[in-house]
Amino acid sequence: MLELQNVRENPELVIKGLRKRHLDQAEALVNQLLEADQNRRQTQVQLDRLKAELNTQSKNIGIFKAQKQENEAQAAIEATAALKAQIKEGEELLRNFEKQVQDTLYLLPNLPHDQVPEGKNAEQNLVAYAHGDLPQLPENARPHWDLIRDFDIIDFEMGVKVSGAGFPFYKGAGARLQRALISFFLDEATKAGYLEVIPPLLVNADSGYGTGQLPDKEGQMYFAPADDLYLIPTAEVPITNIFRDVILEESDFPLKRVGYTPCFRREAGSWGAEVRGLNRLHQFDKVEIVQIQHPDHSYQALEEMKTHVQGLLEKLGLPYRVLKLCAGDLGFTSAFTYDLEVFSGAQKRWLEVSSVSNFETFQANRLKLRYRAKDQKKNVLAHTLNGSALALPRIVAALLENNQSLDGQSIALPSVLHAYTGFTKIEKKVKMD
RNA sequence: AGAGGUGUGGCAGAGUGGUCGAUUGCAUCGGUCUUGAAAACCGACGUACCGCGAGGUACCGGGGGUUCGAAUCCCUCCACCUCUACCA
Repeated sequence: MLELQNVRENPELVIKGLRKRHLDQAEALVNQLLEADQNRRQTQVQLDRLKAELNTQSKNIGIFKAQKQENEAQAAIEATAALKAQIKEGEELLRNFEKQVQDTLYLLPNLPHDQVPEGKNAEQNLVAYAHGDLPQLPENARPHWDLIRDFDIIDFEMGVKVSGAGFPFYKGAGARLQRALISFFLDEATKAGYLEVIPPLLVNADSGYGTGQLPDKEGQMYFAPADDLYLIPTAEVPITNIFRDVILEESDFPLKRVGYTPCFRREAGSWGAEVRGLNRLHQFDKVEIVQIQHPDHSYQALEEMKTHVQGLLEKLGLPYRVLKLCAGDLGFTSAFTYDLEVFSGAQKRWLEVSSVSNFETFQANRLKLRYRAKDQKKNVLAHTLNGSALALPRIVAALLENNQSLDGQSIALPSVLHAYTGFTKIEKKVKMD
């Protein structure tokens, strides 16, 4: 959520930022917000005055009563009736204006950082860096959805039977590979100074609002109505919300957390030919890194997080590229995002496996996550960042496709995983179920 | 899940309808004293909104209500504790 004070003081900058995102009604929304804010403040001044008056009266009544001046007390009590009516009216008005402010504020996405490239949509994202040669696979190289069936390591039909489309079973070497990747990612993050946490997988609405999934993406999360809880779409939600309503000391920075969780996404309306196999799932595994940072150091932290993710991809031997998202493709809450994509050789496609973002104060504002600044009177909003390190399914897709042997009998695994899997390649075996 | 209890500022812990945003202790930060430190003493010490300012308003787990006035009374939800039941 944008800082109201900033919108009030720099409306033209805010409009400029929103325009960069190609938000159509940028100016209208900002004006609507400022008007509601103006009304709200005016109403509050009047209301506060009325309340002050009533407080004074009440105190006087107390004093009359203490002095046994019953007649005076009674008269004063009767005199408050009109005041009370006015206050009730004012409160109603104030609530309305507050809601207008709040509702409008919820509609406004974060402002893009100056360095975010111009652009309207995903096609205009900037390739900032590329690493590794694209694999030269023979014409008959198989896409991962065929490989997982041949090697019997991931079973979609079994998942359909038990849950539905997009909820696969991982089996045997496939399950083991999954577990190996999770451990590898967690260990690497721990080495980089992140504290590992295992968070809850269901969160309340306050947490959803805190990190910005609500109200923006209400329909994208699974919801358990009996208990009013949402299944997390990413570990970002529970991990960042640890710091909701927290006031830090400057010496607490940086706070670095890592967590592995399954992620649940309804992905309503986003299914098509592009999303075969592991490319898009309702439930998938992800290791997420989160940092809470001092505003002066958050962009340095963003680079550090991006570099960390690059390191993982390099150790896995996957060709990848780094995209700077253009303003139009930036997520609702983000001020700056790097997407990392790996090349999946048989599909011949780039697959997004990580998104590393700086939210600046956008989440912190909703979270009320602040720190005591030594040189300032007021407490200051911290910056929040997070990144996937990494999301598993597409990594698995790329590993399988890029490392399949020419004879189709095995799939080699990168050496960093051997200690975790206990085997160096996946081989065709006796069918198991 | 049933019965009972509890929920106050960083922590501990008063306050049960009236000048209470809240006594006090500890912690923290300034100062005095000291060669330095400790001790002692003095002072400061929650958050947010509004206001140029003096200052005002709101917040005692969340929400609602009663009242001229609520930390205090009522309703409701939530969390924690104890006992009982159940369970990985």
